[in-house]
Amino acid sequence: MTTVPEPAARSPKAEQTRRGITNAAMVLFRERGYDKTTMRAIADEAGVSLGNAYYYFGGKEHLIQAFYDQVQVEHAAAAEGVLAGEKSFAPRLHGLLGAWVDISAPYHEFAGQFFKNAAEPTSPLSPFSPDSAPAREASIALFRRVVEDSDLKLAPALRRELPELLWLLHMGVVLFWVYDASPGQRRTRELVARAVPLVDRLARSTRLPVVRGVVDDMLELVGALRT
Amino acid sequence: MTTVPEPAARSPKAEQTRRGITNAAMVLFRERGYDKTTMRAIADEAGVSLGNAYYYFGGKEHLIQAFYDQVQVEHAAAAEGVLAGEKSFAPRLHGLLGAWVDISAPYHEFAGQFFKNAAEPTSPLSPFSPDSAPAREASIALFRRVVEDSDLKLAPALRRELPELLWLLHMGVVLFWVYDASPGQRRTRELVARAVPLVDRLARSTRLPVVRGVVDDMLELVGALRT
DNA sequence: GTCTATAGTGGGATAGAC
DNA sequence: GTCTATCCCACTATAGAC
Repeated sequence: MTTVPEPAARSPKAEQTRRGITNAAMVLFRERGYDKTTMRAIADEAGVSLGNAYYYFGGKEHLIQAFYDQVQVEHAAAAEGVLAGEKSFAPRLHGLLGAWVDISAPYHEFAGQFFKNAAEPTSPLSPFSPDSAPAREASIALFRRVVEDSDLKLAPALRRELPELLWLLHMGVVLFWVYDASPGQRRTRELVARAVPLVDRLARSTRLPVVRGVVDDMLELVGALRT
Repeated sequence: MTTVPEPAARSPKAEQTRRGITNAAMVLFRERGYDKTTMRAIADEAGVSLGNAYYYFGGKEHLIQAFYDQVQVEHAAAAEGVLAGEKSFAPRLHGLLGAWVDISAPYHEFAGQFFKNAAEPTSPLSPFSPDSAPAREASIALFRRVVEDSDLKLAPALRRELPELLWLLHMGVVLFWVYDASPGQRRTRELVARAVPLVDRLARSTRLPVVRGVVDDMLELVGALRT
């Protein structure tokens, strides 16, 4: 759910115009939803011509980037607070996943409207797309910090893969969140609250011989699929 | 990826018109892909007016139903062959999941184009939507047969939930498949080939105390989320 | 390089006559 | 149930002002 920022604008004036357009888009998206916000209305709200809006943004969906960027920046900031004091793995993971749900809550209603754009495999907005690589790496880095500075003792092979696996878990939570119609996304919070101890338990039991076989299989699986 | 058929038409004439439109849509979707097929072209190909096409189908995405129905019927038929002779759990599961990949292979390229419509939470095409309930149940029933007539010995609680969990696994495979750009969906087949023994191993190890704790947590999780 | 104004195309969706 | 006519809007094109 995160992507690359647009290339830096040349002049400060251009930067201001660009900001005006993204701001207008964010306001209108929240006011009327994605589908009912027209490019004309965005241009009007920003006080620029329609053509100018298209000069800065290739299309309507490019404006979704602004939302992604905002969420990602807030998530990274929130991560600081969470990861600074806590050393136990479970609370660290719960803090990071929960922070995302908190941050994204205001956008839940209209996020579903443009989720389909990100879902299209060929879309640059897909979290798996090359365009999203930098933001994806940044997000994975947060999960790497969750693992590395925690009290978890793991086999090196698993320790290497775990951050990416946790990011995949995060994507799963996002998917669930999009479909979650419960008030305040209660069910997503419950999912997080229950999934974290489960992951913690699984991760800690990897030293047992029985479990280790399963874990090795899983690592082989993800390794094979990455090729 | 499956949904409910449209309500039965009244007259035979209407039924014929409807068929003509769905046929035209299927032909053009495969020829040019979903996005490049216009409703006008579909109406032309079917020999009806644009307005008439909309009289029968609420929108372009409603025509995707025809594709879903086709795949589901083929999958159910293929399941017969797979489940008839085999009694071991792993080959049964592998057979069912593999059959879906085989059947869907011809549609892979253009399936990605309209996947986004199914991904939208409010869409009736979503596999989790109420509209999809009958087809979803039919699909889960296939996985129930995979479990019930197999050699698996399981705790009753798990045995009750496993079919739905396997259907979720199936949805995961579908999701992976949509994003899989490898030739012949090689990676999806590899995912299936490696995930099945893993699931088999996990299911069979549920008698061990360590694993049982994890399984109980998982069952509690899905139970809590269903509410 | 930044921006406006205007005109136009294409295609999804609808209204209303028959 | 079927058509024709129309609307709406994303998006493009262009010509030119600063």
